[in-house]
Amino acid sequence: MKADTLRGHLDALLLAVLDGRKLHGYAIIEALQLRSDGALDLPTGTVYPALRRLERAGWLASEWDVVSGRKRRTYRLTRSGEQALAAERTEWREFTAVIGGVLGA
Amino acid sequence: MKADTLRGHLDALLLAVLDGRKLHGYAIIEALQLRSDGALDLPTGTVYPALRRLERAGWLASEWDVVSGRKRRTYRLTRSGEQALAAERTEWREFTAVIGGVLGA
DNA sequence: GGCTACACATAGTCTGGCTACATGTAGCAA
DNA sequence: TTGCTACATGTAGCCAGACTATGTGTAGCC
Repeated sequence: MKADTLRGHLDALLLAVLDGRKLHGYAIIEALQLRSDGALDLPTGTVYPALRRLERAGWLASEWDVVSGRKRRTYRLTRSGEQALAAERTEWREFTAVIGGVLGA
Repeated sequence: MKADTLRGHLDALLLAVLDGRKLHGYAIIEALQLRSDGALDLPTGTVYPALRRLERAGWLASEWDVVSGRKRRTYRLTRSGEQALAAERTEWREFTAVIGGVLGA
């Protein structure tokens, strides 16, 4: 996939992958790979700052836990994060309708 | 529509709107507004440089003409522009499948 | 002892659409 | 004749945001 196409959709992806479950950063990257059949291979330098940003925005909450000696910061959606996800999904539908409408014509 | 979502899709829009017809810059902006029901209102500072860039890439060709005293630079797709458009459409389908797959799950 | 996978983090870069501005014609209204 | 709006093209500079490169450290295998 071409670079930059992701612009503006990263938040939606991160929120979506945390919908209904708690994951830590590394697992989020793996989950996105899995769900996209390998198409999405986000670098850590993209994901970790984004997660911090979403937490600052109040859409995610995190807590540290230790699994077999390794520290993990586990993220989950907050209530307003769920609302944000719903909004992102709506925006995604609108976006694809608009662009797809122009491209498909 | 949120800013930056357009990133990486502008070329596809411009190529698509010129598919099968010749238009000048201003008319391209209007055509995109029309086709998107007003959702796409691209500033001239976005469109004109992009058109020049696509022409440098060999995907568009332009010529000046004068209509009622006003100069217009009219663009049309080149052969390789048509191929580029086809490639952009394929990429768009892949892109929406990937992101939509993650969001929809 | 070295390698790979796991796990987090940040500083700095770079792309590319956007803002703001500049220039000019045509036509209408006050 | 002055001003306004629509038409029409263009550039310089900004800035958001994803990416590159780099750093740190643990666990476990060979």
